[in-house]
Amino acid sequence: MSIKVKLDNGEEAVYPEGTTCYDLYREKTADNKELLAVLVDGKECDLGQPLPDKSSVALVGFDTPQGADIYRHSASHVLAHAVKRLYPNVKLGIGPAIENGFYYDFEFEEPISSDDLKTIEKEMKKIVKERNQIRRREMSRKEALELFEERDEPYKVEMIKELPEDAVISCYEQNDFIDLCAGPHLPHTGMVKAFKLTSLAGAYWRGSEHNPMLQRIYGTAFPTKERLQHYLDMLEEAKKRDHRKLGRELELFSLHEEGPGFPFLHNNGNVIWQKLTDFWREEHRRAGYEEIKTPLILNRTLWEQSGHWDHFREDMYFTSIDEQDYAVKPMNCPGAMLVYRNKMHSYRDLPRRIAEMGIVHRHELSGTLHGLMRVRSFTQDDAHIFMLPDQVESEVAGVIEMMDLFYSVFGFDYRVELSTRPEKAMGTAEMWDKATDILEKVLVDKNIDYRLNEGDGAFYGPKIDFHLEDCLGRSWQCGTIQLDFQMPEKFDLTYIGEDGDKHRPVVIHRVIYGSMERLMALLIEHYGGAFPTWLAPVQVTVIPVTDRSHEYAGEIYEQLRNAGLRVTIDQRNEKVGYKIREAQLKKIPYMLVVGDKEVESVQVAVRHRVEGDLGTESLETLIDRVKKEIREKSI
RNA sequence: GCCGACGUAGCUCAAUGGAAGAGCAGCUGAUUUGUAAUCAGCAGGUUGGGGGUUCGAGUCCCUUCGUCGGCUCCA
Repeated sequence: MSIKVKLDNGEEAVYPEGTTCYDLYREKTADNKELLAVLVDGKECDLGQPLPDKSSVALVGFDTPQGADIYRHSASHVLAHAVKRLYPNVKLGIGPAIENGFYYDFEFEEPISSDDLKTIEKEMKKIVKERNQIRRREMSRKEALELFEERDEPYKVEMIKELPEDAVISCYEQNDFIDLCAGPHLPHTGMVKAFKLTSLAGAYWRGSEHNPMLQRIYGTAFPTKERLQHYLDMLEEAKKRDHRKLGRELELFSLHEEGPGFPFLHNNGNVIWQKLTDFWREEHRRAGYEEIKTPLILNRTLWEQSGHWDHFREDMYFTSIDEQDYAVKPMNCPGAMLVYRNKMHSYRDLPRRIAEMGIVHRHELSGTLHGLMRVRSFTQDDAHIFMLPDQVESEVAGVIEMMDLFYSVFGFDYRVELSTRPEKAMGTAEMWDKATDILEKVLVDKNIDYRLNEGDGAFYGPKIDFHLEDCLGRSWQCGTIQLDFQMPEKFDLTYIGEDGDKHRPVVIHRVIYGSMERLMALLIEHYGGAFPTWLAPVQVTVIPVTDRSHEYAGEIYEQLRNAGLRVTIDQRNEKVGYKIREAQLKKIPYMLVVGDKEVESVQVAVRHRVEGDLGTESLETLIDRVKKEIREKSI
């Protein structure tokens, strides 16, 4: 008798009856060293079990979608195993695979420090050497509870109790270690070839600050030492793009103890800022926006009316003027509401798109501050669109298109999220559902992939968020479109409809850059400090070879300035190589070397920061080239 | 805010509890230089702040501020 199985490459294979998963696995690993696991009908098979007839079998390598996760998940078990051996009384939390690695949460009797990671790594290596078979065990809820109660694992017990009624409860066992886990896993611990524990951090149990804080050990694992090293090298390389480092080196901005979370923008950074806002104004004008500016400090009554007093107070700064309470604005919306309400509106006036580069202050928790990415004072490229209910879809769609236009110019990849009603929310469930449905419909109609973020909306409405990644792959929210049926009520906003009656407009709040500060940080990291010419603080630098050519170099410099370019001249008493090195480090796009030859031929020798020596050409040609690059915003 | 770590010259980093140093940057001078670092000299510090232990503290302890990595939160 024989059985038929279908392999994931479409092949059908015939095996003698009684062939086990492990037999199949061994046969396949003979010609595929990186093979990690065998899945039968989408589930990991118990290795000793015979293959069922007519099953479909998937061979999982490290580079398949599940592969890395299985591999790193097993690595996290090896970590937990090692920790349990070294600290028998440690309580286990959870230990999943994550992008590029894994972590495991523990409650230690005495907190460990990062020095202890080395000892733990050593113990992990032992466990790998032991090649412990990893076995799956399914059990009843009662058995599982008894097992983990006996082993004194309160967090595991809590998890089991909260598993759904019909859940299959499985554990994975390797030697003297056992963990509650859905799996799947590698066949044995010896397969975890190359790993490294990378950091130690605190993490609240189940992510809630009301729960105890556990210690989380982060690590990463790869199938070979080379790939691990390659990854670690990449991380090192990525750190060179860190905007905090480049911001200092390129004199873009600075941060000071005197104002934690309140960044200082220097001239170079400010040039970039100005160019970003110029571009922004031009596109908003084109898209039919008006632009306003509202005060930083406004009376308490306004914040009570807007709901911020009740919903956002802990994040706000306060002051008092003439014995009255005032607040520094944490958002621009109430100001925009007052502007709208300042006159009567006809339905013919709508949509009214009111933009504002608004500076807001928020008292963020000290531990969350992060360079320019997360600050306490930032400028939002805000806009509020006041519209008729039936204009919502097209306006949201218009904003999404604008979002894509801006991000494309910078060459950003982005991820979209839809966030729904939070716990602390204003308004009825019906209103929320209606608003959420509209946003969802636009995303679906535009065929945009998005992730649902339950309960993550603003207190006044659901939102679509746009996320960008920093140099280390951490994701930051930039653009957001927030639908709001609340503010119009709170501020009693109206328009006169076709029927001559007063009606309620709908409002969307939206930002595209998000905050200028965060955008700057992301751009710095995205370009590694080498800004495209249209944004570069200095676009061209003139490098005279000797002081014989200073006069000619000075003329070149003046002509470039007159052409509207941002240009410097390096007349220091240094060698050409030295000046070029410095210009390269400053990441100036164009270097013009002028010596006796150029004076003679009335030309410039052009060097590009990436392409190197481009040879000589006339200044006019060079200016045309640079201007074209600026006009086209070439990356 | 919470957990862990770290704060020494503008920057990157040294210094068993026993005389605060180096490289780069800066300044001065020499050198007139051709596509990523010319040479020499000079100057640069209440070792984040405050308190304590000690004959003696950059080093050990407490406290405070800031920064970093996370958690939570969020543009």
